[in-house]
Amino acid sequence: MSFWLDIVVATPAHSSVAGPLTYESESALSPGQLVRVPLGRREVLGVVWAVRADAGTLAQDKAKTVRGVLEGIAELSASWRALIGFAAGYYQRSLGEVALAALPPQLRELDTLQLARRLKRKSGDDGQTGPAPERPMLSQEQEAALQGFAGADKPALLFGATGSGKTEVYLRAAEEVLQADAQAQVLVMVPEINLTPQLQQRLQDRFAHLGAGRVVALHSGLSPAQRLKSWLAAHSGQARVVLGTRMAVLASLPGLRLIVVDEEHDPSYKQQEGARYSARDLAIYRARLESQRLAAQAGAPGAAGERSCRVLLGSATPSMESWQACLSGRYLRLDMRRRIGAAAGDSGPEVKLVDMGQQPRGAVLAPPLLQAMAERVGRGEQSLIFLNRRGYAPVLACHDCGWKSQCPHCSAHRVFHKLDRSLRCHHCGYADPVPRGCPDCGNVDLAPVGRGTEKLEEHVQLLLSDLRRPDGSPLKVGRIDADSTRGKGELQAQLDQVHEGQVDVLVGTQMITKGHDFRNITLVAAVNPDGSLFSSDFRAPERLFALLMQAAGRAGRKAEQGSRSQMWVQTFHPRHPLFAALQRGDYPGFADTELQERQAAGLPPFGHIALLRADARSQELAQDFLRAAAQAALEAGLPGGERVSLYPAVPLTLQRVADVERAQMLLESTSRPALQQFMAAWQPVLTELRRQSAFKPLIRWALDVDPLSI
DNA sequence: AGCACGCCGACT
DNA sequence: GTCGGCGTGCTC
Repeated sequence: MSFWLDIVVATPAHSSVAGPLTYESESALSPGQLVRVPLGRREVLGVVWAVRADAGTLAQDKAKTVRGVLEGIAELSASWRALIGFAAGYYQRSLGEVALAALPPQLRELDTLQLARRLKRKSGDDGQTGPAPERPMLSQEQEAALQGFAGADKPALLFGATGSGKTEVYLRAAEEVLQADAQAQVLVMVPEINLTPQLQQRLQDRFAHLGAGRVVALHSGLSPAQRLKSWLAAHSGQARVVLGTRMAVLASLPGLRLIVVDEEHDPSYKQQEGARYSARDLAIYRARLESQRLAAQAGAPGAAGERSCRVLLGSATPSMESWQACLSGRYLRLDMRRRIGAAAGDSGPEVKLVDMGQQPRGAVLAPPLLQAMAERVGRGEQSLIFLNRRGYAPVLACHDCGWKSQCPHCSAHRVFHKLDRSLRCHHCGYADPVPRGCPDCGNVDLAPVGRGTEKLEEHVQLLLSDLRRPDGSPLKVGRIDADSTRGKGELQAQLDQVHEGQVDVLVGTQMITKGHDFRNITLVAAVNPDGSLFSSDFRAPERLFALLMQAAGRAGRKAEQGSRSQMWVQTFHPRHPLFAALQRGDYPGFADTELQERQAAGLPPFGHIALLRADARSQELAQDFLRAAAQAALEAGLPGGERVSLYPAVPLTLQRVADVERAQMLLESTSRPALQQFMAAWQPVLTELRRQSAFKPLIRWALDVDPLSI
């Protein structure tokens, strides 16, 4: 007796073998089991997707036999498979790609024997529980938010200012869920790994009483062995709390009852290659799936309606998508506007706009700002200067002949790094020493144009060099960016220096605006944020607002300092509505204006968009492919096509990276289902088109559903 | 995506 | 004569 199975394996994104493959098995297996199967000349990991009656259209003798089962790992649940199926369909990727990407990489390498050995080495769960942890008192706002969340039956958005205590609300919500049900699991997502150490510690402390190994981390920074261990703990239900980055949304969590998405507006939740999913959006979908399953389990509808999976999004500057969902009533909004311990009416740092048109020409830092910084130094307080551009100068130029430090492989300039006297491309990494003279005309006077954090650091050092700290020692300027923190642990070491008060003025990129809680900083300045004011990227204003808000949040988190902290913004457009809203601390006002513009332009969250992207050695070929794709869609009369607009093929803003020419075509529709239907039908047409000899040299193509920028 | 096979140039 | 360059094609 043999059985036929549909098994999902890591098939490539665009090929004729995108779906599950049919295998034969000696024993009865069930959906969700992990197996090892032959594929070509290799043996690969697969997930049993369905049991079938026969080999179907496949000639029986072509089916190969399942080589082994990964014993000791429970089946992946139906709702996990449903989630993977949805993600693959929605983001237009193969099932295999999404399913296998959701499993720890080591699972692919280990054979059944090695895995059995690994599983035997069970982690040290002694089953011991401890006393309940100590918890801080809740503010009135926190209390109200928790009550609101408990009473709602839809996703909630915690709209909370920096320092208002969002984390404590997450912790309490998690506590409640974990207490109510001994099998319950909570997933807490954060945008980046460098934010996790503090939060992980807090989670561990709070849930230490549940026993060892109950809180695990899941992100790409873990070693393969650690990642496997965390994943298995989550899958077995042993881990009750999983703290992770976007990849964690696809982890197997059989007891999932709560998903927290911290800083839900953060762009890192959108995967930028491979399966380009949004972890925030999948979290919403996943919670709905789990709730449906729980409701079905409970039997009669309404009988045990208490059992569901909830989502709690949190942000001080929510995404337009989530904000609009609150306005339309799809999500519940929970407001926490006040910093913990702050007096009524204290809305955080005072925002000061500096009109750079009124300052001395060419001034990097406006005199009043310098004056304010000097005062802080005198009082022993710290300042933070934010500039989103690392290196010394973004361009090196020859004023005689017009030569510029163009990257030979990208349509971008190479950045001048003075510390190691190099020219470096921030896109492809191409670097070499600064030439002695102009490569074109020999002029030895090459001039840096514009400024980055290195130059700003030098500049601040020079301008404030006469200043002394209260104890008479000289002033110290620090710099934190991707260059100064290359080595492991360097970021933490530098942050520690700031915390210990060894640095008076800290210069840095957006790295320093995220999460770190600097107690003694009472002044934050954004030196040159104008760039994104008139950007062609429709999400640029939203991002700038979030970035400046976040930066402002670094100032005076200590409540008693909040009232005398300042956020300085240097701009040539002081009357821009974005800055006015920032000054009022008025996110809702900003969002209203922004949403009106989006609606008028048919952009998300009102219209739905996707991109067809193509990479080739020549821009012409990339665009030709896109145009042929549009033409083929038109000729085939694809379903949904009448409700989808296709825009002309255009080069990306950054047209060439590492000698690869990039082009894209925008798809837009007022109907999400129509857009979905259209793309699904287009997929095989595109695969076919790619096989034509004219498009053989194409490097790759991909669909990006719900892209962050266009 | 891997991983073959396959058909042309410089080495022991 | 072979080692190896990466073009082409297949994977139940």
